[in-house]
Amino acid sequence: MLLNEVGLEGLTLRAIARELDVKAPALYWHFKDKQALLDEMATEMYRRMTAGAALDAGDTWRERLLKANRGLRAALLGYRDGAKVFSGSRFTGLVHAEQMEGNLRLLGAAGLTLPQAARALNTTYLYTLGFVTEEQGVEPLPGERREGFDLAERARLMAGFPLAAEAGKEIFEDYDRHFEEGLALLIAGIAARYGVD
Amino acid sequence: MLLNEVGLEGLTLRAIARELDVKAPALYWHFKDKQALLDEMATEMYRRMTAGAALDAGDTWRERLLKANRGLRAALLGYRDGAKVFSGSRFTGLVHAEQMEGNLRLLGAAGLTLPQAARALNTTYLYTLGFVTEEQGVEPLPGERREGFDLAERARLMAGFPLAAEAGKEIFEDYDRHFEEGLALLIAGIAARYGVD
DNA sequence: ACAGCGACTTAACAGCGTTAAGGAGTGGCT
DNA sequence: AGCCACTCCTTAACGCTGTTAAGTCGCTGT
Repeated sequence: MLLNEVGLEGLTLRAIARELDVKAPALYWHFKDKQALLDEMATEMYRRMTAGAALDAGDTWRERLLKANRGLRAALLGYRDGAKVFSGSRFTGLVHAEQMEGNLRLLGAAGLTLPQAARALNTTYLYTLGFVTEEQGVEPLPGERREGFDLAERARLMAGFPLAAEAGKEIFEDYDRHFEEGLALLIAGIAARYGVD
Repeated sequence: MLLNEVGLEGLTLRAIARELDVKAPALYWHFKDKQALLDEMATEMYRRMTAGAALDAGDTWRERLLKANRGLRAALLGYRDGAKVFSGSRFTGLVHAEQMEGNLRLLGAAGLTLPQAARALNTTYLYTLGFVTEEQGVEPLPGERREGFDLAERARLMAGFPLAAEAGKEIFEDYDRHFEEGLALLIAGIAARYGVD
């Protein structure tokens, strides 16, 4: 996809049009403006994400929250600036309503009230979005690090703040593990506060 | 502040320069490029936030996490697009290292290991940032709602998905309460998973 | 008196999202 | 057959953006 080559900043209407063998103003026949195009792009990303992994109705609520948020993160990481595209756009249509309905039903069957289920889903969703946004600020695509981001130099500058310096590796490295840990915290909190499991 | 009048999108170099009674290229004497200027602006926002509320060394770890994240949210809500400015920028200097050091020390004294304390702080931070980003997507400034966002219409469209429709009010209304609830979930998870108080 | 430097100006550039006006092709109606 | 209507696209242009180049003014130190 073009987004992965040029990033959100380079994703201009003229570049998109060139990709489609068309001139830029032709896009306005199909979309009201650029934001509408980005909304559609985010929706399509979401569609591919849910199509990739059908959900198991036999999941426990823990499994479902883990799967949904791991899947979301993986999908976002699949595109450069994926998280920014997502959080800057609103889905068109009802694609996401279907998955949400299923998740709410499953969490409800597990003993959560509807407000609790909604809060659990929304809170994990916002955490994941925030996490990947920061992650992609440092690693636009998995493996390639953004320039000017040197962990050793950061530690040297922070010599006067030893704990904060040491904490750097807990924040700017090993994103996979740290994402899991944060998600586990949230799930533990849901279990404890809502008395499920 | 100019940001509150025009939003991030309208925050052009020419507008900033006009505010300072100067022409746009003069800004390049003080900043390498626009991003450097935004970095400085985010740092200044952070400075004002921490200056506003000095932290109490006698806090429990729960109080500290609550205060820090409530304060962050309040600060972000104080500026239109505050969350986007924050998550798109990196702090200059060591302003934020000092507060981080204090928070890590307090959480350590409460019984958390350094990696646990770092994870607890970072996870709540990312949640708050994600939360306010979405919140400001719907309510740019407290009280004023973005156009085209009608909760009743959303419910009508989602008639086929009753749970998801009903969950709308758990997601798009009463942000204060829902922020608190999500934060409480995280704190409960930290207590449960890390075995503190 | 004059050089040097900091802080600014004017002028210009390529590129952006977007609008206006019009043209080529297709299908159906009379 | 002729013509209208419609879809989808083009070319041209607009005002705006971040940014660079080159030149100008006034202060400071020698």
